[in-house]
Amino acid sequence: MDLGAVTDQELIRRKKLDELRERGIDPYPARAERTHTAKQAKAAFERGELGPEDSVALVGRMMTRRIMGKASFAHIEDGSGRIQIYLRRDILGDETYNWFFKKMLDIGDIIGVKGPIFRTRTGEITCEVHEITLLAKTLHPLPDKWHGLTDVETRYRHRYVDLMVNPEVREIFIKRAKLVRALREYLDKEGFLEVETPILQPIYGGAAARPFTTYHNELDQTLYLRISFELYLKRLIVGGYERVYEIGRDFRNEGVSFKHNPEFTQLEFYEAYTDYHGVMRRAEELITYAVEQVNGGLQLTYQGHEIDFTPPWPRIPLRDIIHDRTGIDILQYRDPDALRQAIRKIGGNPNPEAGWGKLVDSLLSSYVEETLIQPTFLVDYPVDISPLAKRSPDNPDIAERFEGFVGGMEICNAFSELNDPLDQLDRFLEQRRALEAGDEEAHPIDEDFILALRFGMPPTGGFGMGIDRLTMVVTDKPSIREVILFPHLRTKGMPSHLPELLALKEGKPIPQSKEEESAENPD
RNA sequence: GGGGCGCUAGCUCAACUGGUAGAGCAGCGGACUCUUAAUCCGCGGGUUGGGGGUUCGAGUCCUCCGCGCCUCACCA
Repeated sequence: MDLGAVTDQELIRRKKLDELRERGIDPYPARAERTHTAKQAKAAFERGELGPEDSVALVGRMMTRRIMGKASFAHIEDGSGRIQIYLRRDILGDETYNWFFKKMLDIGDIIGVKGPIFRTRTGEITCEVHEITLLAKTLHPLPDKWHGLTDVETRYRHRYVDLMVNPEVREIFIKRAKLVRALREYLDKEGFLEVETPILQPIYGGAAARPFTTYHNELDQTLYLRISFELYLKRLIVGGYERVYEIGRDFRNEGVSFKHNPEFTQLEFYEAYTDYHGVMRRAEELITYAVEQVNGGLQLTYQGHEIDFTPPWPRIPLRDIIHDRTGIDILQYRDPDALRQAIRKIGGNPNPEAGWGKLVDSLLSSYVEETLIQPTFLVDYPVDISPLAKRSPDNPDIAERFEGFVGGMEICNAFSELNDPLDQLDRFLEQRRALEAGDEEAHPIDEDFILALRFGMPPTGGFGMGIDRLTMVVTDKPSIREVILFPHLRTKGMPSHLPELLALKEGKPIPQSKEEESAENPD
């Protein structure tokens, strides 16, 4: 669907602009008068604070209109909601009512009205309009007042229209903001310092992902968009802050899916003098606090599943859950080829390049992840896919790491942070070998990070969580794109409507739309 | 990247095995002073995502391309 095309309806509205200006009316004035929001006006009236002699000034977008000859009703909508307005010719006069309101205004126009509040016979609180002004003229018609806008592609590409006509979509992002605020509240209350670390990084790291690459002209330097905050936040722990967190954007140059967007919002916190068990307890507290604040309780429905966030959440060793779901005991197959053989035996198709840890991880994502509906921690991960996590004292091949799952999705990842600089060096060297062997998601060596560890980092627990995914759960949305205001979509091949727009500007007939590459996206 | 599904008026959707592209809302003209998916009468509006092909005839069949959704692969 192509919302950008210019139509005959728009030309009609375009002509109204000229007519308004000819009569000395500015269709885009700079100022508006307002005494109440729609919600405030209704509340004040219900409290009896507004009598028939009191006038309010309201603003908003006209969403519906019912003209019945010499009287009309309409709804205007502002950021607080809708309110009905009532217009009469014998109050407004012939020119204002018949010409201005009925002929010049359209659904979608942003207007201001003044007048007293009353209740109609059917009980709706309504503003009786004594003055009406145009605040911004709409050229493009609004989508269907009843069905709204449903085409997902159009909704994401032109989110403003989606927000305008689909109030439940506005609600999603209000909830998202509440969620982020609650996470901050919890961490601030617990003495965590909110910090900001570089998005443009000369060396990326902290996650297994391919980065976006960019370039600084003046410095003649290649830079990467961060794939995590981890290595910078741990430097701050070395520096002496004991509790730090950051909420911000990560960028991973990977495929997109219902749970992956190329840029996504991450929360990471690091806490000195705790380990992954301590982080698990804190994760429970943090997430339950946030869910409670947004949702008003710890039970919610996600895609038909009743989910209960009441702690404590089960802690299940990764080895056990994989054994339970697949019959494979990963510790019985320490050799990658042996594990591959076992995976084939249960009908899987293992990656021939993958090492032991990656095979274990693919078992997790293929057979376990989608079954973890209730909040669950899986603990103790392979060291070779956890290059920044501390080894278990009981088993040097296992890292003190956990991931949290809910609604069949991984939402967080945490570990006892590796603070042994020489072990860290080994892990980086191992990553470099993988990188050189063609693993595009392996880390480069960050020598300055090693230097930081050489100065000594206290025992530390670290945590990372995808805020988009948690938002999906609390808003009951099946796709990450529903909880990102402007999700990434391909723009190549989108048509340009400049010729039509120029005709519209001149008030001339609209030429036929032709497929043309957008000028901003040569390629 | 593979496979499947989709793209029809500004919006929401119809159109059987190929046979004149329709409806509701929105818009335009008219009636109507408490309506709320207002109602009633009338009218305009389409390169059926784009190109090519088969056919007397294509929204419908074939093919290439674009975009999206789902799915598999990939992916901390």
